[in-house]
Parts: sequence; structure tokens; C-alpha cells
Amino acid sequence: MLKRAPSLTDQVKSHIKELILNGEFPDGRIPAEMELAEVLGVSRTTVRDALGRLEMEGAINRRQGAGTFVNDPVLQIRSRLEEIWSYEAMLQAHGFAPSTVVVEVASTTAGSDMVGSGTAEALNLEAHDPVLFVKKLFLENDVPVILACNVLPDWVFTRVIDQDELKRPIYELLDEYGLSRLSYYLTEIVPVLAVDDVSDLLQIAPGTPLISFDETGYDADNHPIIKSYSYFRDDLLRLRLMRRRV
Amino acid sequence: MLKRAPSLTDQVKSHIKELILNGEFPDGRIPAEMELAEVLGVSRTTVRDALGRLEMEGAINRRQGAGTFVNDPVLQIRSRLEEIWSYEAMLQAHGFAPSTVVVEVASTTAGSDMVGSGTAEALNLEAHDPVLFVKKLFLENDVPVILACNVLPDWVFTRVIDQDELKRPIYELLDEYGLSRLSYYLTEIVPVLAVDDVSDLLQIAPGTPLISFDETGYDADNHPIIKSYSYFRDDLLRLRLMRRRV
DNA sequence: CAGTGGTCTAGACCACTCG
DNA sequence: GAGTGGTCTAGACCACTGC
Repeated sequence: MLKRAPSLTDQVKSHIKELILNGEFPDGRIPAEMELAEVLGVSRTTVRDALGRLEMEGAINRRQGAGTFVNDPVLQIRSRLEEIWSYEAMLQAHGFAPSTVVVEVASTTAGSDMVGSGTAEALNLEAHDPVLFVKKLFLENDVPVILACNVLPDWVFTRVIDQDELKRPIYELLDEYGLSRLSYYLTEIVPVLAVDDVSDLLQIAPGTPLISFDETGYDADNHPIIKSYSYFRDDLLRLRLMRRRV
Repeated sequence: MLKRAPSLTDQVKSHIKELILNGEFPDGRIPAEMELAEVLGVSRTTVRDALGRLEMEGAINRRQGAGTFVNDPVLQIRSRLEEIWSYEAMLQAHGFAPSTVVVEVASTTAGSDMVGSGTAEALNLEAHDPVLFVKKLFLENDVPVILACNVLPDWVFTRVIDQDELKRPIYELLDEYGLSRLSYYLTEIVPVLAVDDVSDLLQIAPGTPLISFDETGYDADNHPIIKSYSYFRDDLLRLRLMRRRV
């Protein structure tokens, strides 16, 4: 797989971000768009695109008539909720070198114990439709941090997945062996108490309050292809968010 | 205060969004950018800007070479976490007509019972610096939904705020009577158990798991100007989020 | 291969901030 | 009033999708 050259805009964005992280703008002020365009030898539009993306990320803010400025407090944050895609990547962003353990795998059907009616409904499944059930644990230094339970209809895969492949991020498996790719999740954030196997697997006291994600994953055609429940150890992994003025 | 005419891009965005919500694209396919530009009598750039914002909101997705498509599942969601600014607006988005009650107001100082050391540190306060403490409850039909505790340094206000003005959203008060405006919050999402006055005021059983926001608000110069703790009744208000592929 | 969105340019004018 | 970011145009070429 050959890598294509990144677009000019991407290069400009990376370049400016590097300058920021290297502390090249000690007063927090970023040069004018025209100036950047001339120095970098690109059009102002390209610079504006790049700055626009940095602003979306929260790294900078722009004020008409005043200038463009670095948002230091935002850059201090290691990873924000909006930027989470795979849990592996999130943990790495927190400075961890996570390992993954597949706790349980089952080929089962909609309507079984492991697949509740809510799950079947979210995935548009009929009773007895075959599904894959995968329960994974993400650990840092043998300490469990995240527990994730996934349900996927069998039809999304073009072939059976090897047991040891299931360690890999599920979106990767879908990219390689799936009929469609994972495009986005719609997630509900639910407060729960750790009980039974959740407290056991996460090695925390039963009754500890936890954040849980109840989410459905969709492909580019907006068809649901995965249902997932996750649990986070708040003492090890604090979820963060930037809320801006609309 | 006169309202300025919205930009062309804004108008195009609103127009397309309206067409989507009116179900004018039953197959989920949005016309080509060139076609939209011609029909609306604007340049393709303007159309692209508008579509870009709709894509950011999650309302549509674009695929190079294929076309632009409506994201139905995302449009079903009433309000997403990223889009929350004021709690009043969030509750309204959920179809509520919320009322606000100021539970407690106090003029106190950093270091007092009401202002913990974490709060003072986040706001860069020295001991005995004067602060305003406001505890507010947001209700729907007399049922409490959100409890919010705010601490602001006295210096951010140019004058004393009337008691009955405190019902209003705090960012509005800062707009009108503040030295600087609220620009963004950095928020930590924390799972907690309802205890003491939180369970009392929210009228839920002690020990109920809750989502809480532990957040610091910054102005455009990245100075912290407010510290806030909020608690949400999950049974009445479920927080949602869209997680996309990066 | 026709049609789509993605990238990029050069230039114009406007709205706003700040000294 | 000088300088900043915000808006908008017209046009070119490229990369990709799907028939």
C-alpha cells in the first residue's frame, strides 16, 4: 500500500502545529495569514484551510481584526473525547503502552443471553440471526483500564476471523475482512455501578461508579454494523472534553 | 442591538439543512456542488463552505467521486454533547421548557468551605481572594434535572449582580457585566454517587450513579474565569456523542 | 469515461480591533 | 487608519467512484 503525498494544506497544518509545540510563538500570537502564505509560498486560502482545521481541534482561536492565537490550556490535554476513535489509540495518547486481551468470544444468535433485545433492534436483527460476540479487556502493565463488549452481525464479515486476529481493533478487521467499513459511532454516556463480571474483570470494588459507553457503529451508508458496551476505570482514565461557544 | 445579515454561506447552509429536514432528498443523496451553486446563484466555494459545516455537524457525509449524502441516524439525535453550551439550551433541545432556580448565593473567599483548593488553583486565586458562589437548579415541570455549582472570582465582574439576574445563564451575565467573555470550557466527565445535598436537590435516592462535569471556563485570552461542578439526572437526560473516524 | 468531491490559486472587498 | 481575519468569486486541475 503506497502512501500518497499529504496535501499542501495538511503540510501547512502540521508545520504550524510543530511551530506551536516547539514554542516558537512565546507570546501566543501566530503570524498573519498573508505573512504565513508568503513565507510558505502558498496561497492565503491554503493557509486559511490549515488554520481552520487547527481551530476545529481547539489548538488555536482566531479573532477578526485582532489576530490568531494559541490555546495553551487545550494543548495541555492529552486526549479529548471527540478525538477518540480506537481505545488503543486513546490509551497511547495518555502515555500508556496498552495490551489487549480477548476475554470471551462466541458465535451466537440474536435472542440469546449474550444479545439483548436492544442490541438486536439496534442492529436490525431478526431472532436467530447469527452474530459474533467479542469481549475485550485493555490493560496497562497488567492493570485493566477498559472493558469492551462488541456484537457484530455475521453478515458484515466476508470470512471467518481467526481467534488471534480478534485482538486487533475491530475497525481494522472490518477494513480488511468486512463488507463495509466502520464510519462513525453514536454513543450514549451512561453512569453505572460496577457489578459482577465488570467489577471482576476491571478489578475494582463492586459498587464503584463508572462511566459506560452504550454505542452503535454505522458504515458510510448509515447502516448499523456493530453494537458495543464499554466500561472505563475512572481512576486510571479521565475522559475530557472541550465545550465551545456556538 | 441590530442584527447583521447572515453571510451567504450561512444562508446556503440553513437552506440545505431545511431541504434535508423537509425530506426533499428521499434517497439521501444531495445534489452535486456545481448544481447547487448554479441553482442558488453562488460560487461553488460558498456551497462547499456550507456543506463543510454541515459535515462537521454530522448531518451529511461526503465521498470523493461518489457524492454527498444525508446522515439520517445523526439527525435523529436531539442534542449532542459537543453542541452543549448553556444547559438551558440543551434542555430546550430535548423538548423541555426548563425553569431555573437559584438555590444558593454567597460572596465568599478562596479557602472557605465552599471553595476547595482545587477550585482556587484552577482559577489562579490566592487565599482570601473574593469570589462569587452560585448554586443553580434546572427543572422541567418542577422536576430537577441538572444541578450546577459555579465559582467566579469577583474581579471578572465590573459591578455587583442583582440577585434576580443570577437566574440567567452565566455566560450572558459575563457578556453584559464582565471584564471578559466566556470562550470555552475544558470539562472532565466524572462518574459519582449522588450523596447529601446532590441527592436531596435532584430528588433521587442517595447512592444513585450520576454523571458529573468538573469544568473550568476560559476567556478568549485563555485565562480561567469560572469553575463549575454539575450533576445530571441520567434518567431524564441522556448525554450523547458522535465519534467519527479520524 | 463521465461525473463527483478534493485541492489550490489570485484577487477583491468587507468587518472588525486596536493603538 | 493600518492591519487583521471573514466572505466571496471564477476558474483550474486532480483523485476517485461507479456505470
